[in-house]
Parts: sequence; C-alpha cells; structure tokens
Amino acid sequence: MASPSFQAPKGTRDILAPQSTRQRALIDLFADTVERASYGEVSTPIFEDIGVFLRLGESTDVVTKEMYDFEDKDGRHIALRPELTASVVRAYVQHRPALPWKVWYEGPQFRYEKPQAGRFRQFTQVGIEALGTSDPELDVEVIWLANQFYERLGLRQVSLLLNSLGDPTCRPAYLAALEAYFRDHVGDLSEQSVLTLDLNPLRVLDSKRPEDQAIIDGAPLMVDHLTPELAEHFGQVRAGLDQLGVSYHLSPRLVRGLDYYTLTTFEFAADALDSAQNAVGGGGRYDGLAESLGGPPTPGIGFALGVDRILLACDAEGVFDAPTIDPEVFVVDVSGAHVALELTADLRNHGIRTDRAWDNRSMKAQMKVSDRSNAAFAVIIGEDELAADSVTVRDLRGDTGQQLIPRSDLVAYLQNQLG
RNA sequence: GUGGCCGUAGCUCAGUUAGGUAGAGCUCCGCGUUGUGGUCGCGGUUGUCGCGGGUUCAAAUCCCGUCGGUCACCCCA
Repeated sequence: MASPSFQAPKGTRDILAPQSTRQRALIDLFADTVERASYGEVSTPIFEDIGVFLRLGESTDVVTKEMYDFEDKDGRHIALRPELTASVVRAYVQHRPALPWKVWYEGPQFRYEKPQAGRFRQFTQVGIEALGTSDPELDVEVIWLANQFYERLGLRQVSLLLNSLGDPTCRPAYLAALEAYFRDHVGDLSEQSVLTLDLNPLRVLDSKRPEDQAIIDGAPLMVDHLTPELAEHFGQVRAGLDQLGVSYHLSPRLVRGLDYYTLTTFEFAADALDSAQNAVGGGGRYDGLAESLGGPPTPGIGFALGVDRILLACDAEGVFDAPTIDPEVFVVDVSGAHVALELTADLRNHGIRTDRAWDNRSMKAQMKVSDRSNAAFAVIIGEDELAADSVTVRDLRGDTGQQLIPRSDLVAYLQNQLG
C-alpha cells in the first residue's frame, strides 16, 4: 500500500456485479412497467442552476442544509441535483412539450446527509412525472404504476399511505389552526418539535419522538379542512384506487419533506425493513411548481422510488435475485496455437456467453477456473484436437461426460445442448 | 448536525477485559494426474491490526485526534 490511499467518499459506494447487474435489471423492469403506460424517458443534467432547487422550499433540509453546491469557473452557482422533480419541471418549462406530458427517469441524486442504512450521499431513484391535467384518474394511474412495479419485483410487504394536503385556497387556514393547536401544547412538545414548529407546523406531524405522539394524535387534520372541490378530488382518487383493487391506508398525518406538494400525497413503506429508513417511495401532486419555475400554471403529479432501499426490501423478502451473467461455455486452450482467441470470438458472435483462461496455465489450472466460472460446458483444445480440427466438449454440470466434436459443428452442437 | 457501537489477511472473524514483537476458517497458488474441474490429502502466499499522535522498556490491546462503517434522533427515497 503506497502512501496515498483512497476510498469512495463518505456515503458513496462502488457497486460491483452482481449487485450492479441486479440494479440494472430493476431499472429495466421499471422502464418496462411505465413505458407500457406511455411514459417516455427524460434525461436531465446531474447539476442545475441552484435556483431550480431553491423553489423546493425554504423549510426543507434538502434545500437548506444538504445540497452539494459550488461555483463553476464562470461564477455560476451550481448544485448537484438533490431530487429530480424540479429538474423535470424545469425541462418542461424550457421545452413546453404537448400536454399531458408523461415522463420517467432514473439516475443518481446527491444529498449531504449523515449516512446510515438505506441512506447515502449519492443514491439512485426511479420515478415518473405527469404534467398537464388535474384529473383524479391520473393520480390513480400514477399510484397504480408504483404499486404495479413493487408487485412485479415480487415485493408483498409494501404498504401505501395516502393523504391530501390541500392547496393554497384551504391550507393557510388549516396551518393557522394547526399552529394554534401546537402553541397551546408547546410545553409538552419535544425541543426539536418546538424548533420545527417555527419553520413549518406541518412537519411537526412527522415527528417520531415518543413524547410528541399524544399531542400529534390530537392535532387537527388537513382532510377536515379541505374545500368541497378538493375533498371531491380526494374522494375520486380513493374511489379509483378501490376500483383497481389497490389497497391503501388513509394517513391523515402524512406530510412530505418537500414544500411543493399539494392535494394527493402518498408514501410507500417497506414493512419488511425494520430500519428507520423504510420509506421506499413517495410522491404526490405539485400543482404550483411549474409556475414557480417561470412556466405557465400547470398541474403535475409524480413519484420517486429509492432504488437502494427497494433492493434492501427485496433482500428482506428474499425476492428479485440478480440475473446471471455466468458464461455458458468456458474455453480451455492448451494447444499452444492461440486457438482460444478465435474460438471465443466465434462463440460470442453466435450469442453464446463465453469466457476463457489466461496466461497459458496448465490444463488442470484452466479446468479449475472453468469450474469456478459456473459455465455449463468446457470446450477443450489440445494438440490432439488441433490435429483433428476438433474440440473436446465436456459437460461440467451433468453426467454426459465429454466428446470430440468437429470444429465446424461446434456452434450448432452447443446451441442444441444449451437449449 | 447530536449521541451509541464498531474498524485485525481477499472474505468471515478470534485475540483487546488483566499491554510482551499476529491467529483460525474459507478463498487463492502449487503438488498428488504423464492433457481434465468439482470431493479428498499435502504444502505454500497474503497483513505497516483504518490512519496520525501520545503513554510505556514494550501497544492490535491504554489515551487523544482523525477517517470510515453502523444504529437511533433528525431528515427523507
């Protein structure tokens, strides 16, 4: 070990196979799920003008404490994206695609947090956003898609929490009532929650401190303060979910971390995870966001799902194994004539996953490596085979033994054997 | 950001309580087969004991700092 020794920065990880293969398979499954519903992929920059993210809210840690921001060489104030909804809405405002605009995304995001299980400084999310209609059936489609994705992964212990957060016509009155209530009980609240109360009374509802629970349980609820129109919207969302057989728990104290959310709000919790970070997805409406980013008033709804946490949940439930990338065939060449070079190329060109040994090692050593590769067959070339323009194919898994195959028949023979 | 626990070979870990110049299993490499793996037997390689200071005749072991991991709060996906 030489003097400078480096490791991946705090809160970041190198993801090696088979985990990387598994993550890609998860993203492929997500893409398949949402592309069936006509969501197209959108790919936005990993960094943005910091102003894009400042619209997310002044009372959220994601914006105030956790952004990676810096000035570039021309003095632009840049931030690594801490989430993707703002970037997508920025792209919408910039390009003005036809409405409704339905998109999906995947990619890394960055938050300067203290790492713990299921929480990283660089983490991957997949998600969708749909802009351009307030139709409650769109809310249902969005929630159903997330639910569908969890089901296709094989997860069974994911529960959906549902709430409505109102909108600017009715939330201020509710916030005033909520704050007044907490002020009346400020002596019994935890110190943390008193601080939170000054920033955003709504977020006090999210406290997990035991001493706050009794007070939170008695707090006024947003759902009781919705305007008739919004109550109707929420009712239609619930009716739609019922119609599709999507089960959910009404969670009148559910709030979200980012300030842009309105109306329908939801979160998915992995019950198989016993850690504190068991939220594997969340989302909702954000009907004012496009306007705040300089666009026309445009309703929108979407969700983001945490890939790392979903994979932890898959581990906990023992589902969604990594697909294999083991070779089907392993080439052992002791001919001294560099046959492996063209043989592997030939097999790969015919779509057969093929690996080989290196360094001119002994046959014994090469056979050992071929066994370890999990390949089904070893293709062996020595001097005898070379002279006969043939190869020996050895069955490494079954009991077929081995046989001499003419070189010209090899591909067909293997394709037949491999099914 | 606050607090608890942890950091020894590639991996999993013992050794830390009562300081005395580093161990096990697995992996890996070779041999037992002169062209054949998986089982078995034999032999072998690998560590600045996370890093930096300090105490001591002597530190993996005690002290301080630091980096990293982990758990809870917080935050959130």
